Amino acid sequence: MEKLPPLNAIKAFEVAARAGSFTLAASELGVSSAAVSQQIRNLESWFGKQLFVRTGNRITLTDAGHAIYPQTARALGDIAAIGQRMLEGGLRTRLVVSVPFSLAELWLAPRLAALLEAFPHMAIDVRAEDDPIDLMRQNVDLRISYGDYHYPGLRMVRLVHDDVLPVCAPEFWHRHGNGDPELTELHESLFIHTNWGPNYASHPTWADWFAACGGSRSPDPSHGRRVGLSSLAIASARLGLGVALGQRVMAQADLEAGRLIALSSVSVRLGHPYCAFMPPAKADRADVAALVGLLVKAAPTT
Amino acid sequence: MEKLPPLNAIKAFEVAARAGSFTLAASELGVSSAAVSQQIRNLESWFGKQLFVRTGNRITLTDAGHAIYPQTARALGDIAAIGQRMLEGGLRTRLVVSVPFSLAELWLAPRLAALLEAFPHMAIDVRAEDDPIDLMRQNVDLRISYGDYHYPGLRMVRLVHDDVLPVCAPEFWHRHGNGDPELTELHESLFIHTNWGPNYASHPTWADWFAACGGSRSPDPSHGRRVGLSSLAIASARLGLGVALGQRVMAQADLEAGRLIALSSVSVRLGHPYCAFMPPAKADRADVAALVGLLVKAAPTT
DNA sequence: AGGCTCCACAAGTTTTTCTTGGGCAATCCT
DNA sequence: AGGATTGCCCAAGAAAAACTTGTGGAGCCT
Repeated sequence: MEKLPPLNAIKAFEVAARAGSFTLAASELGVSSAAVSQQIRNLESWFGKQLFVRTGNRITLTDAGHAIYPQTARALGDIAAIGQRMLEGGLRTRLVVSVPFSLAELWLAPRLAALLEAFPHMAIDVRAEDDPIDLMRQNVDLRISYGDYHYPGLRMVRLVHDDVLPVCAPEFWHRHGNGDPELTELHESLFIHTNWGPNYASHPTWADWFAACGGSRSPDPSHGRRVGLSSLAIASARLGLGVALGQRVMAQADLEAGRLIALSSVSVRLGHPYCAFMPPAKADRADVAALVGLLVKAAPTT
Repeated sequence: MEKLPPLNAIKAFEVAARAGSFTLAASELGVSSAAVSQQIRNLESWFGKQLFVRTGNRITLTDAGHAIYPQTARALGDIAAIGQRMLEGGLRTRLVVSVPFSLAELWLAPRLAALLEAFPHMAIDVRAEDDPIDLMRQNVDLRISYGDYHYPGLRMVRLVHDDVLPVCAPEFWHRHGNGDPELTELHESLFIHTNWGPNYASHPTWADWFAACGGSRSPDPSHGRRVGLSSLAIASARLGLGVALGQRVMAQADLEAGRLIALSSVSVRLGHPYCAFMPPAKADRADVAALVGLLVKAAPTT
């Protein structure tokens, strides 16, 4: 671990920033205001940056101070929670599910609806976050992950090996389609590209789809519309922004409802399946097992 | 904030637990092993729990020690990262828009559709990420941010001061409503709570809404359904998982389409408005200005 | 058994944290 | 404008926390 700043000074900073006053901070900390002032100066010296602007008898946070405050508060809050936990020692039975951002709305939410049908009073906590996470540290009962490699040692269940296919809004196609479902003539700017980011380097691109069709077109992402979330690609297509290579699991409901049309039956498989991971000690809990069962059923939702 | 355990002792614990040896920890910390030993005993005394089992000249973590180690490492890692960040300190014509995850699908995508109606061949890059970001380093032309304080010095335009109101699916209401739009009898487990996180401490809760109604109910989040993304709360409500305090800008389309119903006209304003931020040098670009114009128009989309 | 390693303890030393009293600047009130 | 109040700053000293040193005890290896 890298060298830590002086922790006592960090504590003083958090309270002073929250209170907007060294005197109030001193009161909360049970010390004198001069002690708080000294700690802040100590920390500013350590960072080599001003954290507060002093105006006569008032302080205001600098940009730098403002920038680090939320994380500081969070980290110290976490430590306080650790202390609290050690003094109490409780246990809960809430189901904590963690899912990539892109899957949260279009894919997981409908499956949760089915789960809560079966367990109407189940307490549930859904977190949207990207891989990798720490299931133990974050007390997560079940993590849905793209790929099967992030969490060795945990119980794994393969859920679905999704694929992508070109989708767009019916009205968009009516206006821009020109009877060309092979997309050879579509303007470059009308392709919606999903920027998967470094965690998803194996995700298919438009060039992959054209290759799968036996074509050679390779739409240039710098001339198209780019989004940083695969569910946003679906939403954009639905709104007529262009043609997206949409993931089937996310597009399914829209396809069935006619909000989106698939332009081709040719699809490209994703590089990896989606898998569910569980700490072994939790995998046989009734709620966890029930959710896994529903996730494994790859049947389309309504 | 609750009382913090002795922070220097927390630091010693983290290193000792990682190293599995007070002597190695001492070496890393640059102190004597007896100093580490004392800090650990200090912390054990504070917690009233053993953190290490001492076996002759060896130490092993207790269950309690094991349970708190991951979070401790994370919190201290976060603080170290803050320090790192403070010690550190980078042309195109593509429009790069950065937006909080929660706004991406339900709010921004429809507005982008309108923008691309006016600028059919505009190259656009939409990134979903949470505050704070570095507009300069990430080359972002326009950042939509919750609140008006993250980016002082940048050009700011206030977009919308959203509010939240109770929404749910019509069918859900038919089944669970019992003619009680004031929600005084709704089962605690049927409330959908949004966990805003520390950056959004000013966001309204169910208790705030009941207070605004002149009631005193305060649904306990630990007994309800929790989601970590406000758009996921809307999606969950739409799917009949419960009643959510949904943000009007996100729920609007669903409300108009009848997929959601508002249970009350009482709403609670968010603590802050959504604002658009631009580097001053880019604020007058035609594409940026056009998008801002559309964002300012708070008219509901289709 | 003897040697090595490493944690524990107690007493003393060093460093950090805090207090106190006075100074300075901004704000408020008359 | 002048005075009172409030709150941050500074310097010196006091108190508390953190650390060192030397010795004892226990486990492991040869």
